[in-house]
Amino acid sequence: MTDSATGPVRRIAMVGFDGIQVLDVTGPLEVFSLAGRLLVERGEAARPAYDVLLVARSAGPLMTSSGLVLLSHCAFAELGEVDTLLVSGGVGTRAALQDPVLLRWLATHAPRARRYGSVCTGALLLAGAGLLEGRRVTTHWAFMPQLAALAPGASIEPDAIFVRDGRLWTSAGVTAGMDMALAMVEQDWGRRLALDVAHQLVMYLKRHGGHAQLSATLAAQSSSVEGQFRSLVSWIFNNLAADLSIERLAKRSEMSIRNFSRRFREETGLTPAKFVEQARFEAARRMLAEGDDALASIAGHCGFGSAETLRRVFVRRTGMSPAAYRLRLQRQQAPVTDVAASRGL
DNA sequence: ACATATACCCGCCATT
DNA sequence: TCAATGGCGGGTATAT
Repeated sequence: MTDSATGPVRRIAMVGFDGIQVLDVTGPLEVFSLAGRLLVERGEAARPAYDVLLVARSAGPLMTSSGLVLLSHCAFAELGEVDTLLVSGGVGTRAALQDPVLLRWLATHAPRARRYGSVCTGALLLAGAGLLEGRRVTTHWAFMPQLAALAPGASIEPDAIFVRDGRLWTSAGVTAGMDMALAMVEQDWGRRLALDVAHQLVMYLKRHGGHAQLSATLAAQSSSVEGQFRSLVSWIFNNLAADLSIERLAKRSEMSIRNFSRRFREETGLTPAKFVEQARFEAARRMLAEGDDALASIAGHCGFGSAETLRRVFVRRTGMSPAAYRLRLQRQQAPVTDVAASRGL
């Protein structure tokens, strides 16, 4: 396959099964098909650059989780060569994980595509097919534990919208699949086209890979926190610069340190210190992205002891320094990159 | 960059 | 007896 501007029509195949989530399928496919049509409209291509199709165990109807029925174009065996193979997610992944035919087919055919990957919980199937060992991946935040269990050797990026690791792409929740598809379009045709597609679909281009599932994670986690810790959690968010040591938090909650730590972890899924670090990191990331405050000032504002500790946390969680992160956000021409690329900095 | 100090976390067991 | 809580110790991670 070539990457020339007059390149071939690329086949994008989405793998489906009963119980798939409609948006996982249609979101990314819309991005590709719209990109293809735009190229034709601009006269840059004679025919749409992408050929999208849905593939399943057999050609025919697939029941989606919402009750809508989608028709798959063909069965696995009938699928010829594809450029990009994506696996969608949905409640049906649980059952699909028990389908040896599907898993075997994925294991042998996915790696043959130039690009392959998953949307949302589709990652569980890639894991089931043994394709994620040793790779950097992501999935819907609520299914990260399951993914970790299915692919113990995989390195899960908890705060990425999508992750690209070589030819393997994985994306977080439903709409993240569209962001990922957009990044693929950008890879194929450049940023101009990706921007146009985003514009047409009224998407915000520039939620790039290593950005922001985290706030959703935290928000979801904290909104599910009931009673006891609810007010503590919101207090934490509003007082990031305060002393948020376990000792203080425990005192504030009128509990012993031991018990506080135990209960907090049970309720929120994170240890107190991790929670605090995540909240502070998230705030710092926002300040970096949206303002031009000095690093030391951001650090102070978010409760990091110094610019140095802020930097440490940033490197640990994103693979890049705060300065590099800001720089990348500010370059308007920055490509839709992923964590892998940024790690190379 | 290294060393030392501190904070955190969690298993274990006593106490309530 | 059981479930929730509190305290201790020490291995590990992080800060300075």
